[in-house]
Order: sequence, then structure tokens, then C-alpha cells
Amino acid sequence: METIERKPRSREQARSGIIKTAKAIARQEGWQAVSIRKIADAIEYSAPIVYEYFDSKDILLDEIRNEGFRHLYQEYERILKLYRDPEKRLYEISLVQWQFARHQPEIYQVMYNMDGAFCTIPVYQSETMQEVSRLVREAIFSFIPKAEESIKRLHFQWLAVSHGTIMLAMMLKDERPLDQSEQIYQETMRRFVRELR
Amino acid sequence: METIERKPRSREQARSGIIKTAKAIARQEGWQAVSIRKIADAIEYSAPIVYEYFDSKDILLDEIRNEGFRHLYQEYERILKLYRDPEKRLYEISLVQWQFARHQPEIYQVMYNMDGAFCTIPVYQSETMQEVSRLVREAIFSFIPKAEESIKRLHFQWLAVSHGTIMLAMMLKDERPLDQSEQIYQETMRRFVRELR
DNA sequence: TCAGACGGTTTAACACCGTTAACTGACCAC
DNA sequence: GTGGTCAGTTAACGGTGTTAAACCGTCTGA
Repeated sequence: METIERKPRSREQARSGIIKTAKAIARQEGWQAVSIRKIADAIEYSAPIVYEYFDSKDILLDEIRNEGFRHLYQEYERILKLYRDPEKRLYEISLVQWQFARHQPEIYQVMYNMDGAFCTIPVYQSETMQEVSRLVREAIFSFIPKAEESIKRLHFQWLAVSHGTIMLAMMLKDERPLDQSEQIYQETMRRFVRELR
Repeated sequence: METIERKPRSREQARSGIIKTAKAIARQEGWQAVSIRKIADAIEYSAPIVYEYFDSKDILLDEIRNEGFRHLYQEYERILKLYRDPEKRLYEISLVQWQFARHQPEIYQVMYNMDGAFCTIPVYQSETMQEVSRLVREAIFSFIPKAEESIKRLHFQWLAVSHGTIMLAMMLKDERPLDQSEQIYQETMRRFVRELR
């Protein structure tokens, strides 16, 4: 771990420095290697300082998770503005989900408690996660306007298929190259979207 | 934790006592609460004794995982003997997967590193897991005889949909009752199987 | 100038973790 | 009796999340 910043100026900078460091360690060594002391070392402080910014490790993880959902929200919003065709919309949203998991695996892992990342705060209690869900449900609704419960079911199925495939692809990435899994993912999501018609 | 057995007779009994205890703690308090010392306390031994039977916690988890896959293998085999219709076969296998996750969640969790369970040994290196995969691929092959790679892809998709739905159902079980999710699961798997035709 | 307060930071500690080395005590063969 | 083996223990190492106590420099009021 290199020094992210020796002695940060503002409080906000220190906060984001901690987050940045946690993600960097997770990316290189896996979430199970992320410890408060290691983070503190990297930002050149002692461990208790971290608790000035985050009440617990759990809350730090939750923050990173929410950061991930906020990022996803913005990306989804961009897609919804870009395309009008509902089929295209949902498919592109699916692709964004893949790209996100691929390029920022350490965030994706903590969002869904994968690969040693473990945040005890239930993900469905996250405000940002709910907002992302709402956005996807709107996209589905604009596709097939049904009752709320039906939309919820479809959203559940979409997330199960999308996240299920991503998770399995990550799990078997040493067995089956990710580029190959991506092809399967695209095919799967294309079919899912098509069958909504 | 109650005493499983005070002073076991055979070596094999002690071994399975450790496994049984680990699962019991996991079921009640979650995998993140399972520690070598806690297991040792429950079987009324000191911690190092556990290492007489398992070289590491990782290997203990791997053993439980393999036990799960062996159980699944037997269930799948039973289904294959029971039914001849390929469509029925794959659907019933899917249902078994759900039932297993539902009734033995602590084993299912360790098989796929969910909910705080974390075994660093890659699951795809497990002999038993490969055998289960082979069985399911055979079931798919008897359905649509294609080239090996195609079958592998279909198996990948089947596992992604099945496990993805199960995992999401478990994740959201406080939001959406499992009985309700089971309905969605059945519908999803029925459709998956139907579309193989 | 000195006392005191305060904010930022560190040290030390607690109770836990996985893991291993060293030790203890009972039994058995010679 | 003496030596050896074996089951089981205690104690320790380095790590974890977390918190209380202490430290230390600066700034303020008298």
C-alpha cells in the first residue's frame, strides 16, 4: 500500500482517503485482508483515527456499498435519458451492471457480500439500493405497465438472472474466461428482455 | 450451544461431532460466529484438538461444503432414476436445489460463500462439486444432445438462474417471504426448462 | 507570564480470532 | 523403576475490531 495522502487537509478528504484506501487493499488482496489497522497505516494515522470518521468497520463497508449504488444510479439514469425504446433500455442497464462488476469488482463484492466481503447491515435497508431498484422498476414499467406487484416480481427476476450470472462468472473466472462469460451474459439478458414482450 | 457428545468413542465420531457442531453454531448465530474455540468448547475439548481432525478452518469448511454437494448428488441421482422425461428431470432437480437451500441454509451458505461463510478453497476445485455438475449436464444432454461446450453453457445458465434466484430470495427474505419467492422460483425454473425445447 | 481548556493524535488495553509449540499426565513395555 | 508413547492441555504469537486513557501542542483568559 502506498501513501494515499500524508496529512489531509479537510475532514472530507480524510474520509474519502479512508474509503479509497479500503478499496485499494480490497482490490489487491481481497476484502478479507482489509483491516482497520492496515487502512490506518496506509493513510499514516493510528487505528482510532479511522473511528473518528466511521463508527465501525460495518458502517465503512456500508458507505462503500452505497457509493456503489449511487454510481449505478447515475449510470442507469444516463441510460434512461439516452434511450427511449424500453427493450433497449433494460438491456443497456443490464450491460452497465456487468461492466460495473467487471471494472469495480471490489465495490460490487461489498454490495452483495461476495468473496469475503461481509457487511452485516442488510442491503435492502440501504436507501440508495432502494432508489436503484425503483429506477429499474420504472424501466420495466415503461415496458409493460402492470400492477406494482407484477413489476416487483419482474424486477426480482431480472436481478436474480443478472446478478446470478455475474456472480457465477466471477466465481468461475479461473475456469471460464470472463470474456466468454460476458457473451453468455449478453445472450441471457437479451433473451430475458425479449421475453418480456 | 449444547453438548453434542461429551467424550466421543471413535475418531470418526469426533470428526462428525466437530462438523455437526460447526453447522449448529452457523445455523443459530451465522457463519461469522463460528470459531475453532467455540466448536472446541461445545464438544468439550480444547481448541488444538480440532486441528487433530482438520488441518485448518478452511479445510473444515471445505469438508462441510463437500458434504453438501454429496447430499445434492444423491438427491439428483434419485430424481434421474425416478423420472424419464428430460423436462421433468431438470425441473425436479431445480426444485431439489431450492429445498436444499431452504432446509439446510447453513450448508448452502458455505457451498457458495454466502452470509459471512468464507472458504478460500475455490469451489470449482471440489471433486464432489464437479460430479454434481456432471450429473446436471447429463440431464441437460438427455434433453438436447449438443456438443459439450453448448451443454456447459446451458449448465452455466441453469446454475446462474437457479442459484441467483435462491441467493436473492435468501437475501431479501425479511422483505419478501420465502413462500412467495418459492413461487417465483418455480415459475422461473419452469420457464427455463420449457425454453430448452 | 502562567493556568487551563481544547482538539488532534497516540498508546495501551480488552476480548476475541486462527494456529502452533511446549508441556503434562496417564498408560504400557521392558 | 525407567523410558517411551499418546491424548490432551496450557501458553503463546501475531492478528482482529474497538475503546479508554494519556499525551501534547496551541490557543485563551486572567
